[in-house]
Amino acid sequence: MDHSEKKTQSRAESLYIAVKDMAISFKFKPGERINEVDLARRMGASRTPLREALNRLVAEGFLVLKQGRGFFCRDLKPREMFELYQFRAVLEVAAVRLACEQATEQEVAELMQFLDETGPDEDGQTSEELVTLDEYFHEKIMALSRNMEMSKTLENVNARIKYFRWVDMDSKRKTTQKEHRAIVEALMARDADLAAQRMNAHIAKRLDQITAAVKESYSRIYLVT
Amino acid sequence: MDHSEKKTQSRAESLYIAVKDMAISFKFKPGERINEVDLARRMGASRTPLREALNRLVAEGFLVLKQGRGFFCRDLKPREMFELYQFRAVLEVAAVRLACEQATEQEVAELMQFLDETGPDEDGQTSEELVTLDEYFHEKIMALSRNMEMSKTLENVNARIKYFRWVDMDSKRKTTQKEHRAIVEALMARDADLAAQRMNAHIAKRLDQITAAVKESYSRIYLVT
DNA sequence: GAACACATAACTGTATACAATACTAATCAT
DNA sequence: ATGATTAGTATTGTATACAGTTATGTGTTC
Repeated sequence: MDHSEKKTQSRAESLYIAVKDMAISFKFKPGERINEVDLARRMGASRTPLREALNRLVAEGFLVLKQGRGFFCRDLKPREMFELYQFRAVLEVAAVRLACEQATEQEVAELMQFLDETGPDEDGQTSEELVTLDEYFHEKIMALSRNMEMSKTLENVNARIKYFRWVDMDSKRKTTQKEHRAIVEALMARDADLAAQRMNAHIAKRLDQITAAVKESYSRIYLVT
Repeated sequence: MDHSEKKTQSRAESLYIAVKDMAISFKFKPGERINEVDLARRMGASRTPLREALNRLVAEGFLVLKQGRGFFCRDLKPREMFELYQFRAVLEVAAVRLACEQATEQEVAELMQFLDETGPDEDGQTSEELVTLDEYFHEKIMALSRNMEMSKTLENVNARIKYFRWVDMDSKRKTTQKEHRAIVEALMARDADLAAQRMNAHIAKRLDQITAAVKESYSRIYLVT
């Protein structure tokens, strides 16, 4: 019973995935120019499919294309990160409101169960793993809103602030979990206003720490391991 | 004193603009396959820059890329249009809330003046022109929110539902204008809740007419002029 | 007449070659 | 030294060629 359609993805597609990953984790430094021949050789492909992948990443905001000068990594500016964070809050607040109308009892129960299983007890996890867990929760909420378009956009926004979210994730585990719980409880009660308010507080809490977090991100990026 | 930097845009860039325009106005039929050699010849370019433009349009949701089968026009399904419309409402409601905090007195005054100048008197305009005017108003509001990321996304969402918005724009001019006015008045009073509520009502009004409007869009698309 | 198989044509995906532009560095003038 | 100028190099942007896949049409069988 194997429905895994292997699809034999094209070179351009796998390049897209790989390079996107590099962009997310700032393997390219902010503002850095990307040498096509170099990167193509390292990825074991030709420039044509690579450039197609790079173009997609430009459209998604991971890279910038400057006329005649090639592709560059996006900047890491506090202002942009602030806007993305604000955007994220807007999307998630809207999502949890819609989820209050759309989600089935079972789905909400499953979400609560997920929180139980990943409780605050086991905190031997890396910052990366915590972000992944956190992202999973938020994307699950978004899925309950039944709006694919908003889902896709949130996924993109999250990817663009992912690196940056690593920073302040340590040590916040227990609070996060508690807040997630409170959100799902409001969701269970179908109290859209309460859920929205809690979600907003949960995300907006960090808005004013952004400048500091961006600075810390820089050190992570330029620190040679 | 001519600061117009002509930038001599690349072939890929101009192709992107031209093909995007075609996609917005459904010059490609929903689900239709796009023949690269054909289109490249018609646009007077080679396939390489064309494919780069097409890849960007895939990332932006105007086209779909199917493995080994090429590029296709996006579908025009009621469900997707509904989601985009819902998304638009979310973005604009958030924008008007932020605008209440961020906009200067002068900016709000200018917006009101814009409404005065394009008043309900001159209704000898085409449906297209009305949509453009309507879009301008809404994008102006978004600009006042001071969030470029949300702005860009709204622009994308608007472009994808633009064709579809033509449909019910006729004859609604006076109501639209009145509602826009009411929104700006709430904005002037810095009443975020009222502004948000009015904006939401203004957009959500049409959510239930979408299936009908999509049907009408089909007839527009397939009607040979 | 319908369904299948096969051959042919058309088209996509990728590599490579070339032209135009931007960058680098060395030279010269101040 | 410092700044401008220019020759040379590296790199991007585009065209073209080719390989592999998908679509098409014909013929054959039932």
